[in-house]
Amino acid sequence: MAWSTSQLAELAGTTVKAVRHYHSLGLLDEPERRSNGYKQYQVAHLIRLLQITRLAELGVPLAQIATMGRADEEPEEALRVLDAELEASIAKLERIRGELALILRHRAPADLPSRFTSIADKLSPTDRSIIMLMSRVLDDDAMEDIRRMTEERTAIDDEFDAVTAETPETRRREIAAGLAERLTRTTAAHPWLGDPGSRAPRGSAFAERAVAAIGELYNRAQLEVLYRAHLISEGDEAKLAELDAAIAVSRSEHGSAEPPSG
Amino acid sequence: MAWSTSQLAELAGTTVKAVRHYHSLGLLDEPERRSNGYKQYQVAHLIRLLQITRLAELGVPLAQIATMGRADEEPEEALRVLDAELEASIAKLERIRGELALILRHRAPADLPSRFTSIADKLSPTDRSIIMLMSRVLDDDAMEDIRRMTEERTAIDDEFDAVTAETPETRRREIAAGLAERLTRTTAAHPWLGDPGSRAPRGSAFAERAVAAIGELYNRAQLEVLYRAHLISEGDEAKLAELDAAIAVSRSEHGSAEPPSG
DNA sequence: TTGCTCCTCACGTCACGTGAGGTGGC
DNA sequence: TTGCTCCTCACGTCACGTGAGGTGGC
Repeated sequence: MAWSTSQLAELAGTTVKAVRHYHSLGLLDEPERRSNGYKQYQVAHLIRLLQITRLAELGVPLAQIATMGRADEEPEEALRVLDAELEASIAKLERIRGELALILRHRAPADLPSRFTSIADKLSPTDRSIIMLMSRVLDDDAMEDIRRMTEERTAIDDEFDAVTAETPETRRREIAAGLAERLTRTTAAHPWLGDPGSRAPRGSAFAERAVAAIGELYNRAQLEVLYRAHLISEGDEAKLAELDAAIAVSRSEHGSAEPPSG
Repeated sequence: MAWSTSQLAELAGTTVKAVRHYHSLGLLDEPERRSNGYKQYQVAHLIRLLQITRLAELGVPLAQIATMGRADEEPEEALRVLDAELEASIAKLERIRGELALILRHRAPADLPSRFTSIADKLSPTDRSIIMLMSRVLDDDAMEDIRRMTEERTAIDDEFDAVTAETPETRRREIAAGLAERLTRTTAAHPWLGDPGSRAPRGSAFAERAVAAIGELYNRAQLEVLYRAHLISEGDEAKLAELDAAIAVSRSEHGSAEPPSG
């Protein structure tokens, strides 16, 4: 009328290793042994083991099963806490499933913030990087503005993406003009674009450094185009003249344009 | 235009230790260092870190994030597998919540199989132990039969629970008669009670040993009463006479009854 | 000088699982 | 003798967290 460790484990629907683990934690008493050292479990051990596995299945931590002691009365409060944790876990998993469903439906990259999943096919890799970065420093409303702006992506964006060191100066100026025109419109519609720090819950210093860091995602020619677009939009004729002069000098020296400083 | 480890971690919504962990796994390249050994992270590191944390949040194991490589295209299949796992996890957690709700509603002990939660207040500690044990060796239908039998608990059960070595012989016989009467009825209604091995999905040997082990949960006086009830129910006059003789001998020797052998 | 930040080990957490290496039972 | 079971360490898993002990920056 005694069971071996493996028989006990099978009866309780668990494993030999789990039983030994409960012994090592002091959750389950070790039984008498036969002369050869084999353990001999009695009914009381099985009942206790079933208590342990049941509570463990419900999600009670083993340490808590130990402190709950061997009293038959379970602290109701502990179960309520457990239930609240389960509720939170389920909510979290369901939120994740919702995001996965969106990603799968749009065949979108998984790393994009979910707000942008549905327009993932309109985004260049650089766009995606910028969005990932900005979503960490700007607030929700700002990101919603950015999403709407991104949706209006037009041919000029593709042209800008294609700009390299080989793009001729006249082409660069055309693209800069196109971008400047849109920049003027969007800045009017969303004034915070001129002061991104104002939309940064984590602090404006963080946001401004992050915005500045976007520069690293573009090549020198693209930065020149962006800078020119910025100056055109601001109507800064003096800086535009400086830029032209710098380009002229640089071209005569290396045959390529220097990036704007600052 | 570079971030420290803690700045990078804050930007990505994670911890310094997690960032270092990703370095140690080779998930995230280590950046250049300043002359004092401090790490200097660039935008590319932040973007990569954001990819890692996003995928990790979705539940992708870090090892898989590594093999998915740094390609922008996520293997759709992996995400479908993930979704199926999440679905299974949610189903499991909801099942557990259902059981917790029952336990809390009936203020029942958590270790009882959920089928018995609603009648927990009718069960003695020994009943609970027997139910926990039997639910591991008998099939679903058998346990449902047991539940119905348990619901019909009457005064005779309380009387039986109270039997000890001090219970006089005449009282024991009364209780045995009462139990025998019911035993006859329930065995007629549920013939498998005469052959529990037939309802044991895990094998009849397991079930029969478990049923036999129930004996350990009763005291000697109770075992005598149960044995007598069994003999009465079976109409085994010869064994009843043997039992009476054994009790007479035992009483003249120690003043208490021996338990039945076998 | 003080408090704060950064660095690198080394070990801990949680609930076991996976061998390694050896012995007993039939 | 062979295959199966049982035993006890010791270490591994997973995704980091927690110190310990030391240095740099202002």
